Amino acid sequence: MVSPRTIQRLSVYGRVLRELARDGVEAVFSHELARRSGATAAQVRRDLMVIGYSGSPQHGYVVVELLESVERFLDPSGGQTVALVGVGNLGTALLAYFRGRRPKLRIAAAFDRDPRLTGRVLQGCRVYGMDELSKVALAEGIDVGIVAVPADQAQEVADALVRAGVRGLLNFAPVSLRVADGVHVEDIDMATALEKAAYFARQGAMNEDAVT
Amino acid sequence: MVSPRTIQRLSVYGRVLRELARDGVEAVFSHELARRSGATAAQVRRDLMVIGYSGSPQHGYVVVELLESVERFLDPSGGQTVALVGVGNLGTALLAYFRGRRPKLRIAAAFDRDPRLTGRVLQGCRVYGMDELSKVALAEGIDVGIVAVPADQAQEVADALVRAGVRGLLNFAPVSLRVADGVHVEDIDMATALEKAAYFARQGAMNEDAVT
DNA sequence: TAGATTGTTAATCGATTAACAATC
DNA sequence: TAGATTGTTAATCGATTAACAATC
Repeated sequence: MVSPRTIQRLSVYGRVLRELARDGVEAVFSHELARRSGATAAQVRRDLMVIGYSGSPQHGYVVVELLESVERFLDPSGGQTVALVGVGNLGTALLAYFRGRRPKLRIAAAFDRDPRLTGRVLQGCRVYGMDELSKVALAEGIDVGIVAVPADQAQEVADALVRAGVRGLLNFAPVSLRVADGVHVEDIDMATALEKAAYFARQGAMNEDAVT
Repeated sequence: MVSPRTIQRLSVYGRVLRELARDGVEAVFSHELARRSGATAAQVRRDLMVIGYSGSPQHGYVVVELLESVERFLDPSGGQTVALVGVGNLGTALLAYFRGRRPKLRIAAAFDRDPRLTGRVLQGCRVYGMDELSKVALAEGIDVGIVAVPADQAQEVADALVRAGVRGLLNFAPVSLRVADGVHVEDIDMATALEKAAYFARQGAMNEDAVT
């Protein structure tokens, strides 16, 4: 089993490698990939060892080949689809943010309990009522859910998503979700992140990047 | 120096304690605070030891007193103000999200390079042009900045914020920002977080919450 | 070759967990 | 008291860093 931190870094390497490939860069050394990823060269070497990709001391790593290896490791063979629940300010921003970003990991459907939103198409994504969740999740083969509702609705939304077969959650609500074993929750707590930034702003020193 | 993880957990304890206080709960035991915070009871006990607050084996921790201790530790004496740069979909959602949430840590000004936005007031927050950043930052006493611009503008925005005196950044752009020593960067990489959730959704097991 | 970089193991570091006497 | 919980130290765990022979 590969550690969550390695998975996270691999995801970032993927993003950087896509940028390098787009710019026509053929090869990178570990220190350059590290610099652009916010990692260390030693971490890059160890992580790439884990996914079984080899570079050469002379040229480093071949960008397109390494990118292929990273994506083969991280991405599903056939692509994964995501459901967004909560089409408020944040939800709409997320639809715009993720739109077209990764074809193999796209938001296939949005859900909201507000009947004025259901049936509409926002950022190219159709909005359904909460009662359609199971049906649409099955039809679209959804296995990841984004929780973008207020804190007091987050747990019931998470429960509904898990019932609909979702096994990975990206949670923006400031609550600790209780989920069954085997369901992964990735929390993005923006209020806490801001408070951390504020705390360390006062402390001055200690310039460390967050883990997510 | 207190570790970043402890700071993060203290921030979450603060949120939970505010909820408990609102609900009229007088005291909590470490395991209950842990459960609602996504931490362990041992972590709670160690963290509270760090900030120097004591409970009693009979009643646990007195909610309002503990909350006061946590806030005294985390919050600035006089309050801190935040600048938001980038008033697109995400920036607007952030203004709504943080509006009125923490009076002592409020977004005091927003900035955007789009002249159609400058001068407007969104979510109770005035939008300025980028050229006004230094002036407004000084006037408002801003020491934290939120970077909510596209990746290709993030570094220059970060540079401008640091030049304006900011010492803590909350960065939503998927790039590794280079900043001077003493400037803290807190990254929120939503694309990577979603990719992690998707990866672990496939792996099934390993139900761990993210660190932020 | 000479020299920088790689793959890989060992050493270090820090955080979490376990444990337990002290407390009410 | 009896029993659960606290404050605090020691043991465990895992990740990062350092190191270095092998490579091109």
